[in-house]
Amino acid sequence: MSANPTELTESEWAIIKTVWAVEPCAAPTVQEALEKSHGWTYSTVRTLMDRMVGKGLLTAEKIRNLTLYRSAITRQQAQLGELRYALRHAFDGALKPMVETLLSTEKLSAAELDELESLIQARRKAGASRKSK
Amino acid sequence: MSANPTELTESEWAIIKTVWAVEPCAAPTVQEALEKSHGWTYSTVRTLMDRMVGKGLLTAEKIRNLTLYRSAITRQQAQLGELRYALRHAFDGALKPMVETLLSTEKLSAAELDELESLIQARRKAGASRKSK
DNA sequence: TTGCTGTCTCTACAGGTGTAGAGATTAACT
DNA sequence: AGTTAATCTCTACACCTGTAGAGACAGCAA
Repeated sequence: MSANPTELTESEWAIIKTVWAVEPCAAPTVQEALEKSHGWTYSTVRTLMDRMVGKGLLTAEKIRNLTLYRSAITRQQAQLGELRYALRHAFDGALKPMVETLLSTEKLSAAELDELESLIQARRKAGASRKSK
Repeated sequence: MSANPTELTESEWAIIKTVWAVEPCAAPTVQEALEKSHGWTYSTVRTLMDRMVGKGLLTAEKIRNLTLYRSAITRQQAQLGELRYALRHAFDGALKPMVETLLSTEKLSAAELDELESLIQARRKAGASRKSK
């Protein structure tokens, strides 16, 4: 039940990001953190969080009067889920067009391009050892 | 009213891909095309398509007894919408980590890495004339 | 005219998502 | 104990999404 790449809704992203930042944490903490940016009431946040527990995105541990929440998936897993969704549906799984689109629409500095290039370089080396999974 | 990047649901992707392939087209055509892979009835496809018209993803033109559908957004727009969603939410807008994740999780041949690299090269040239820094 | 056949319209429903109020419970303060 | 503050539980509701049946209508064949 580990690697189960999911896509998150916008609201879920907001919440799990907060949780990652301060976990373990209580619902009021999260609510306070998101009040400014989202204007959510306690009830809203709480409902969202409990539903996320049901989905296996968060875990909840009840300690007396307090419910402590923790993330149940890593940021990497969540990121991957989102990427895979885009890759599968929008690009039919073809990575090149995806990167192509990325490069052609986002404005990138020369430095960033350098970074990306060295990422590829590194990858090339890593891949040379083959059969890694 | 042009660039309005949206994210599509899985069903919407299936449908608009079919439409792109054969537009202009009628609902039964789309239904037949997707029957095998999705097992959708005419009603289902039709409802989905009409809702997509409401969302501005498709256009419908009624000719006598037939409704002709056309895509209202290009594949590029749709792809971009999906990418932007992932980029914004999963990567906080940071492109590098996104590409990093992509490179580290997808298995890529040397040839593909070459291709990606030349994409970057091309990009570098194209961007050189701009406010690149 | 009477049916088929293809296409359409209408209506419905269950499950998911965003949003939240009202009231109960627990803890803490005086 | 009485009051206040913090936290929780329950319930609700509207809109979106996937899914589809039932019946209406148009066009052509016998």
